Amino acid sequence: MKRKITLKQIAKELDVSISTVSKSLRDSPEISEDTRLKVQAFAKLYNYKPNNIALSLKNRKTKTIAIIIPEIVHHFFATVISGIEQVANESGYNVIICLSDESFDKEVINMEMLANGSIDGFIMSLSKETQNKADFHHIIEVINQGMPVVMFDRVTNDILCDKVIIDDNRAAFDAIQNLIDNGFKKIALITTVDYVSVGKLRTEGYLRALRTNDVNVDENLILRIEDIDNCAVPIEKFIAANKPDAVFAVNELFAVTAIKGAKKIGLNVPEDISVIGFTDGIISKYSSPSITTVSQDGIEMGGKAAKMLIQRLESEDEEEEEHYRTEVIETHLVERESTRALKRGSF
Amino acid sequence: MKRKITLKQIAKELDVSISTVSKSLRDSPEISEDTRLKVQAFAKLYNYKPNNIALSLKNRKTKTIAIIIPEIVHHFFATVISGIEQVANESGYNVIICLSDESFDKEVINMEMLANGSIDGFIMSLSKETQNKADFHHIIEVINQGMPVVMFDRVTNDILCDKVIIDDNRAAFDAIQNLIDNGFKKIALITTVDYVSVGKLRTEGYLRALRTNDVNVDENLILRIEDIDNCAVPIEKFIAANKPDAVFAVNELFAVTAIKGAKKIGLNVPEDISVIGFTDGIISKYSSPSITTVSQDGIEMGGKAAKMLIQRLESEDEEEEEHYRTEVIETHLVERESTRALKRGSF
DNA sequence: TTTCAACACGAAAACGTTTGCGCGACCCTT
DNA sequence: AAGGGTCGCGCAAACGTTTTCGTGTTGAAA
Repeated sequence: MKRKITLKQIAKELDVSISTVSKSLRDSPEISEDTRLKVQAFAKLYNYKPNNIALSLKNRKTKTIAIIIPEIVHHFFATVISGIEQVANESGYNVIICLSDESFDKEVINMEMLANGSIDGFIMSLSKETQNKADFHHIIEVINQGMPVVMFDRVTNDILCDKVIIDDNRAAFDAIQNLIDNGFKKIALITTVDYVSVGKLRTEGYLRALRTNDVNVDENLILRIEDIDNCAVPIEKFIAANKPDAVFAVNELFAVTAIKGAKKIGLNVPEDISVIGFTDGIISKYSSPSITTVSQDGIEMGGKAAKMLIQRLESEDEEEEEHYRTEVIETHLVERESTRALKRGSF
Repeated sequence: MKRKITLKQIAKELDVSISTVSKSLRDSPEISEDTRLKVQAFAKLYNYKPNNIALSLKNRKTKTIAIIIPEIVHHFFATVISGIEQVANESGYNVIICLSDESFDKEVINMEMLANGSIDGFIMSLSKETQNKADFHHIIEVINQGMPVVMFDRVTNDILCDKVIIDDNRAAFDAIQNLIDNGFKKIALITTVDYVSVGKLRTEGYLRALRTNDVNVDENLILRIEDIDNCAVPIEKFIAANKPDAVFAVNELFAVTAIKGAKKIGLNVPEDISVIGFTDGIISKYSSPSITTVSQDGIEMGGKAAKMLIQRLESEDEEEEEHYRTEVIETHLVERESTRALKRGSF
């Protein structure tokens, strides 16, 4: 129950001043070797470690960065965190995590709470509600206070800051192009409602690929899921009604649910129907059949985001460059068992 | 680029003292209504928020708790975090997350770094390496400094602190008992090496169930996986060699891999072989067939852990009770498609 | 012996709060 | 008019650091 020892206590114990203790521990040449060694020995004995809070207050730096994400029980976000944590730790930064639970209010509250000195910068992905409301005042506020923000995955053009994204539109385009090249004609799309930015972009990529190849867009072949938790029934009905020969799903969950639905109505994957998903996570890997998917490397994404943030934090003082960058992470198609006759893709 | 405004700046601007500003904002009766309202208006205008770091230093409390877990790209740990975060936020606490990557050194470094004032308490699950070395000095150190620690899931008896666990032994016992009750004779076990505490306990439960039912323990029917990343081949060989009629796997990954392996050698699940897993995560739910599994509620576990920690933090000053508790979270069997003829369990 | 540098250390400010206490001004009572 | 009480506010300490600037002592040079 002994509290951690402080400079003051050491000073008192050794009958010197606080500054002498501090200088001794930092190997200042001002202090005689005698005193220095004595102090260092004593400090070591009592396992002295400087108090981080006091340091933060003095330096106006906390060496902590905050991550705000919609949810954590989600393989992709978990990998991003892992990537961030890794490079942050290498640079001596801690990572604090807040979940917005897809709620605008929680996002705002968390940001305001942390912005008051607790952290040096944010890495975030927007909640659905925030994207829907398109209200970003809390983020703008923070940026105006001089706190750097890096956005990833679910970003918005309405905010000027560093971003790291994948080219969702292109990734979807390439996936569809690949299906077309392999002779699939009736390619269905299972996507989210449009205010989820990544869903929208992937949908656009799908549409663009069809148009580019002069394939008619059949609205019946597009299913937009609102309630992600109850998607099994609509997906099954959708497949039964339209009998597509290929399905492109904008996430893992839709993909695996499509496969289950297809099986249920007697269709074999990939013999009768091919399925491509998005996000190479646990599900795609361990599903039977395993799922061909557009892979987005969360570790890399998180790592890049952290690098950008830390770079801005450390350079901030010297160069006051307001030049924001947007990094695009490469995606690639991971071919597994859920697609038939898929030739090597071009990406 | 304007920094956040401070009491001092407000004071200067309004030509009063810092204390007057502080007291006004805290609605102190010492201050006249005139001044009070004036200050409050000004503060609101400039969006004043007290600096958390300064408060932490003054109060010697950070209102932040740290979670240290082996990895985050793991559904169970992710759910635990989610549970912790939820109740922590309700009580106004932030959550800081560190990953040990199953490494003893990283665990030590993270704890030491955070123990210097950055946080108020720990919630942690031991890394494999730490369990293997059985070196807990870093944790003991922290506890001796009066910082509360709550351990969950992977715990150790060598440390006195609050804990929240599931009764792994009993959960495994019940699962096996259930298989036995349903007529399975040749029940295989796929487990981890013994120094992983939960693996060990689940193995013991398996053994106990067999012995209790006078079933001979056949060491050939027990597979201990060391390298979790390359378990597919050994598991497939194991099943091919022993042809069990049921498999109990101590985690999701082993379970799904067993199913894939069984399929590969021409066995149908559950017709030819039944599989029960442990941990009700994404994989079990979306695998085909979906996997019958012992469910451990990570959200509840995290929530309980956070409650215990916060309670200790808030009561610490008054009652100095050194009475540590160990909470046991109930498990139950989630029956899905990977088991045949399984009667309703008794738990 | 005086003067001056070098040396070794301490005092104090600063980071941004909160809070106990002191103090001046005013008003009311006798 | 003098005393006492209340009101409104400021001073200063405290949390634990780091760092600048001063200061006293010593030794050597003049």
